[in-house]
Amino acid sequence: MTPQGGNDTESSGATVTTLAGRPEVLSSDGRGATTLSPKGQRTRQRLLTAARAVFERDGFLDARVVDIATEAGVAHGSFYTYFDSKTEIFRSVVADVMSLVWHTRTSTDGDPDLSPYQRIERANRQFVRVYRENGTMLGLMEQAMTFDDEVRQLRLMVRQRSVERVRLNIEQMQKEGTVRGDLDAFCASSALVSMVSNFVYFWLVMGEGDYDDEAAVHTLTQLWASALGMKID
Amino acid sequence: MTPQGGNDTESSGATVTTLAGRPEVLSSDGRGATTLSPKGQRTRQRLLTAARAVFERDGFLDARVVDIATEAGVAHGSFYTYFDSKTEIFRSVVADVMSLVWHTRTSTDGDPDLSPYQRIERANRQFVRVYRENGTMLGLMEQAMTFDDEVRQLRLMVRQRSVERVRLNIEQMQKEGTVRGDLDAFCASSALVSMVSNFVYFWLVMGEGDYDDEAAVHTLTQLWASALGMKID
DNA sequence: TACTTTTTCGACATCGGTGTCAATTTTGAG
DNA sequence: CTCAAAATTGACACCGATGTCGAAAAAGTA
Repeated sequence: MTPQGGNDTESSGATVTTLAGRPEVLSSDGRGATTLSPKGQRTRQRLLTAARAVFERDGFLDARVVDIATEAGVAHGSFYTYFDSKTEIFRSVVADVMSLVWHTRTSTDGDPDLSPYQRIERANRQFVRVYRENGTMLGLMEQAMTFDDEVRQLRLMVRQRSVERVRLNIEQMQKEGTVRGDLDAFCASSALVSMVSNFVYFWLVMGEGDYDDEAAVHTLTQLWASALGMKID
Repeated sequence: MTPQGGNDTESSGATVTTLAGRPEVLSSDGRGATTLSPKGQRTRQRLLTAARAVFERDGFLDARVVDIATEAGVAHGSFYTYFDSKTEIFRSVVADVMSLVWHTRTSTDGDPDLSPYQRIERANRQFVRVYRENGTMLGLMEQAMTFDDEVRQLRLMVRQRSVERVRLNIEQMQKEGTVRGDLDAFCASSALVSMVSNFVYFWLVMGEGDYDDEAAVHTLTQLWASALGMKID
């Protein structure tokens, strides 16, 4: 709902976070300037809810506008009063999920006095939790990214944010001597973000492996910390 | 062309490799029992070549049977003499690419007396090279995996092989004491395979970052080795 | 050459999802 | 209550890709 376009789906051990908003990429309040009465708002919301259900059930490609409308209890013609196309409503749904995820992420972002290792662990745990709850939609985002330019932009932005955050963190630790200095921080942060996000994707969306949440988080965190040459608590 | 269905697209530092074939998943020689004269063979091959070009140019979804036929210089009706659908020819193309990749991978697989670190480095280097040459098709495979069951099965099998190989290698190193014993070898191997393959995917297919090949390989290898607590040469 | 088999062709029918629109109903303000 | 704006409806036209099919051409065989 918020104009805030991105989130921090990717895991990260970083703490230095700029919550400063980015330019609005996705708006969930469609229909350019048309007024939209209370009733209209409700109908629009019903369509969004229905759309998410249909997308999660059928996937983006097999989802039909007709099904979304039916699921929302309106004639399929009404759909076009609120959205221009299937793609548009999909982007809105994604934006809403992202906004939720982002909120979840940042709401617990205040970094207490945890050790670097613990911060990474917490970030990974949170990532797994969010993926458990929104895995289907996040998976759909991966799907849509491969053929929809706008979704791809969003996806890349989300990833970029995560990588950036991790990078800053790594660089800071390098200054502190907590992490080896001879390491391309940017490349390394990309790789580590890939490690976590893609592992969880195959695990929770593609059904590879059958781990206990805590065990997986633990292993991921260990690998992450070791890779950076950090001391493990 | 070989019935060998999979490959080892994913990176791996493992050496213990079973080349034993898996049950045939994809066959590139379509058309059930129909004979197929020399001329037919040629036309079929032309269609395959054209298909790869069109897929790489337009992506799987936007590619049209008509375009493939035109590109191959045949009437679009002729297409159906050799393939049942766009999906079927796509699977054939993927199978061919995979077979090529697999061949490349295994042909240089004889492990000389390289150190564990060097073996990992070489595997990563090879992975990057192969991805540079076949990135578009490998990216398309990622795309198709998200909505085609058969492609997904193939993709998962490919990944599974890589993970398996890495896992065996990790376990062996754990016995030798080269790698920390307190580590879920399966989980870790999945994560490391994700690290490399997803990083390279974002790098070479999605255009994230702008690395020098050797630099990227070096960083990846360092992270990999460090993550496992290996000594670095 | 005569005949069969295989290949090629391209017009055509089909099909299902998309998006439009004019008519109708509902809402809400005066 | 009255009227204008907003919302709803569902039939309909559109579109483009898919897949079919009968006929014609080419290749193979004797």
